[in-house]
Amino acid sequence: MATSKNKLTFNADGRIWISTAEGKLVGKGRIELMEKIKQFGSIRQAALAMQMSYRQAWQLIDDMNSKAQTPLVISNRGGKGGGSASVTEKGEQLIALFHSFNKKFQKLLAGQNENFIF
Amino acid sequence: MATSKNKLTFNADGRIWISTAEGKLVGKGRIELMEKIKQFGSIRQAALAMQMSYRQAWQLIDDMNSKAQTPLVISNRGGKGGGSASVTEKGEQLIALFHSFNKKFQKLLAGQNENFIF
DNA sequence: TATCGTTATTCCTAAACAGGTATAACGATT
DNA sequence: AATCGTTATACCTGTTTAGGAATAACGATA
Repeated sequence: MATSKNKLTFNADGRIWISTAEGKLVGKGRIELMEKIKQFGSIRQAALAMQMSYRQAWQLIDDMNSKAQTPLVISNRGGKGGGSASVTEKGEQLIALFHSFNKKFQKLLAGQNENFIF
Repeated sequence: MATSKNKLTFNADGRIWISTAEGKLVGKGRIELMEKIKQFGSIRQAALAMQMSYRQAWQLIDDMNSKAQTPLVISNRGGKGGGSASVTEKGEQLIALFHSFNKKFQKLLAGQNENFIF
């Protein structure tokens, strides 16, 4: 077909997130951060893995937790290992919800690009 | 049903745009700007209608035109009325494409929110 | 009670951004 | 050649943002 040879100069793009009444709650980055926290049990290690400063990671979590009515990540300081962090059940639900949402969105983007032939 | 009484505390949100290899080309704001230019035939009047400075409007258009391989908005200075601006055929196509894309996206958002009951 | 690695928080600075103001350039019309 | 409203562009400055550095707080463990 002729159109398939055309170069795709434009493409559909976008970003999605989940909000509360107080604004953005979680997007791609924060979801990934939560997943790393789940993996490592540590905010610092999660930040390190994402090449992000501990300070920034902590701010993101603090913001998330204050916007959600329920803590999404909980943490303790002191004790064995110096401290720890983990993702709550609500946090896990949010992760799953975001992935489901995002999957649909990615499909929309891919499908839309088929129309972008000029 | 019981779930319908639940308060929706989280909601799906996002932004979409059309990109070129050089990055974001047009989103909601630039599309609206093009539509105002089409309506008024003037960058200044379009900016005014959007409560945006002429300077910003001009910069957005300049950026758009330089990223797209074809001008999307053309303008002339001097002459009757002091000058004028109009949207090209390619610009019109882009407007239509964005609206089509956006319509699907809004449907996705609305549908997704039905899942947001905790 | 000393150690350890982490959590929690403050402070400071450099870079990026936003946006107003001013002014030159322009060409049809008179 | 004077006028007009617009396009085009440069400059300047206050604000916001980004992110490093430093340090206190903590509690299990040895």
